[in-house]
Amino acid sequence: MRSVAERAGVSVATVSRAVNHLPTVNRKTARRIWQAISDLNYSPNKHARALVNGGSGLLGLIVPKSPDPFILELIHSFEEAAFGFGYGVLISSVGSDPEQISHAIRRMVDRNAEGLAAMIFDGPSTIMEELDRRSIPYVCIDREGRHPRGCLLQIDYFHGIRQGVQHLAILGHRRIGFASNHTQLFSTQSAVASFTKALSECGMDAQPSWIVLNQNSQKPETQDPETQDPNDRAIERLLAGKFPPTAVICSSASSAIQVMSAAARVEMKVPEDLSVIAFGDHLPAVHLPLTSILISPSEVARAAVDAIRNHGEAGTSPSRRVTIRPRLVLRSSTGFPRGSMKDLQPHVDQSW
Amino acid sequence: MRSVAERAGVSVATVSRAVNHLPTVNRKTARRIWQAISDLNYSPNKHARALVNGGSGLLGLIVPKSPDPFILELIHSFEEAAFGFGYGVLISSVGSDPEQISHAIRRMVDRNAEGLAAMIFDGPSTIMEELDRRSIPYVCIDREGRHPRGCLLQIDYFHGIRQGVQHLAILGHRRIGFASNHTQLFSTQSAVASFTKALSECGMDAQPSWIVLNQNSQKPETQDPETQDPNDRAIERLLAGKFPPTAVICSSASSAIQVMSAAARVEMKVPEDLSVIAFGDHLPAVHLPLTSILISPSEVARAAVDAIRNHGEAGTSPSRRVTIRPRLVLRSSTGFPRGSMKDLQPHVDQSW
DNA sequence: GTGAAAGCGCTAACAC
DNA sequence: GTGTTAGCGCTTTCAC
Repeated sequence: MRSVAERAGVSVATVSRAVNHLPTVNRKTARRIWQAISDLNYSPNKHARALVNGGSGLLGLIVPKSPDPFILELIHSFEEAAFGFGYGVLISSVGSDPEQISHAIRRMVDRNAEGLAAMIFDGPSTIMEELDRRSIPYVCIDREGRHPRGCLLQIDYFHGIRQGVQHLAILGHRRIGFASNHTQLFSTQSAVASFTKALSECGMDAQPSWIVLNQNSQKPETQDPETQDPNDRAIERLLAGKFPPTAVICSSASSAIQVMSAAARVEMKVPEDLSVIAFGDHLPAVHLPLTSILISPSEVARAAVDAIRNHGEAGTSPSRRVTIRPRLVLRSSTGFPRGSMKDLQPHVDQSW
Repeated sequence: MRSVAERAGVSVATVSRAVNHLPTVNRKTARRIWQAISDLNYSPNKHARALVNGGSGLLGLIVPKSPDPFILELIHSFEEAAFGFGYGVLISSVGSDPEQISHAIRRMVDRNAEGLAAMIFDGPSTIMEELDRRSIPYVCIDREGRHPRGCLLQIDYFHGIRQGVQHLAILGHRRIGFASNHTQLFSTQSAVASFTKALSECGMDAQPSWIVLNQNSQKPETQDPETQDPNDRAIERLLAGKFPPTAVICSSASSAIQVMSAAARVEMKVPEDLSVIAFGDHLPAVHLPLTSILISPSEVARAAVDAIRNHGEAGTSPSRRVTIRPRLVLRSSTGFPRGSMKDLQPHVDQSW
């Protein structure tokens, strides 16, 4: 910086003003300074800057250690949004061990992150307390409770599930089931509650035997695909039973895959014999192609960055909760139930 | 820090020494200081530290903006390895636009990253020059050339492809094809060359008509699954021809999916009528389940972090190239060709 | 073994 | 409109 000052024949203070675009700099001087800057390929030292005016220009992003492409897109969108406001992104991916999460938070706080986004769906509730203790704006996803310094991003599961149920109802389905193999991407109880509520809205009752929940929830990465999962058997029994559902809503893409392979084993075709909707959109869903209820990663990412930015801003009193609405994307795993309007085909969304 | 010093009844200099574990600190004094530190929940300001001794404790990680779960695992492993050495990770995900990449690099250099890992497979070659210009240790993946400051991580495609070819040869396949739909995950020419070489090692000749390369390479995220891809038609024609291959090696999981759906359309069963091997391991591969040639993301990540760390170390003259060997993981998309040893089944690797 | 003081690169308050 | 100066939190000589 000093060399820039010398080269432009001014003092470092003026250089600082020019760099920060303060209006109190003479046009000609400014031009000389910028010339010197580019000549010397100078760029200001962020650390010195951070030291003097507090902020580091860094945002922390904590994501679950999970093979879900949703996370990948979230990372990308977050970084993009953060960069748009001049922030850098410090990343950390964690398992569900509370201590690990706590460490990750501490590392980011230690690096003077100006905000933290904890995009972990299934982590322990202690995160929030941890975050509240530190004085740093933060945003959490898919959590309950009231929190002084944080903003909550809530997924409107009901909205999403309802879209799925209504789509099926309109197609003519009256026997709709629900399957979940793990609680990874959202709390299963919330989804089930939404499911029964949406069902009753459409004048249907949830049949308990059509709701297949896996108790021994396993993470996909530790799940051996060759092993016969007990959940698989349960689904197979349900479909092979004498009064099977004609459609199933699944809590995740991997759950949907389970259902579809169970269907294949009992000689049911999708969507002719069984319509399947997945909540969430892992890569396989695009290829299968699976009708899904999606949470937009970029929407989540932008909301997160916005929430962090709004936190500190004087004058604004931002709502401490932001609701994200999943949307239904029609692909070709849903159709009319057997026997009704065979020749009609539902509209398939080509825009995705 | 000053308050810690006061509380411990020493000067800031001594606190600094204690924090940095310098041996010239009295045991008792040190204990008092650490006590004060934990009482006050003090942690040193990284920026001040970075300001005075140059290093920032930050590593930059640049990844392609791509929905590939490989990248996700790479990010996780990189962060883990970096954290193991006390580094924080600055992330940026970029498209293939050279300018965007150049910006990302600049941002990280501006933040005083102590090293940079550019984990982009298909980016422009200008990255290397860009990186060479800045004086910062870096590591690039899957690239050619000699570079003063950088380390190259090379994927041994030949090793991987050879394993696939040999596996097929041992099963009894003599008519082996190759398909690629895009060059995203590795340079197609290198793969094709490896393919023909491995084939001739096994005493087979590469039949040009069995090598299907898509010229109009499209990124998966922009590819509409409903559209009939010209590549799809080419594969279909190949399989429906009078002299089809009995096995196909695909340059990516998505290419393998193309091949498998083409096979389904011409009523060929996998693996009975057609064995399929994918290079790379997108999520679908685990579910299908697809025999694949894998690059271990954690191996790549660790190699990258090691390369960066070794760069500066005095006394060591680290090799400027590290070779990563893909390994073959057997799942159930490969089998004996029709008519030979029908009743035998290949061993399927359950350990994955 | 410990303290005082200089200085890392920058910004902001204050003079001119 | 621009220069001077103090100080952000830390490390590191150099005395003691």
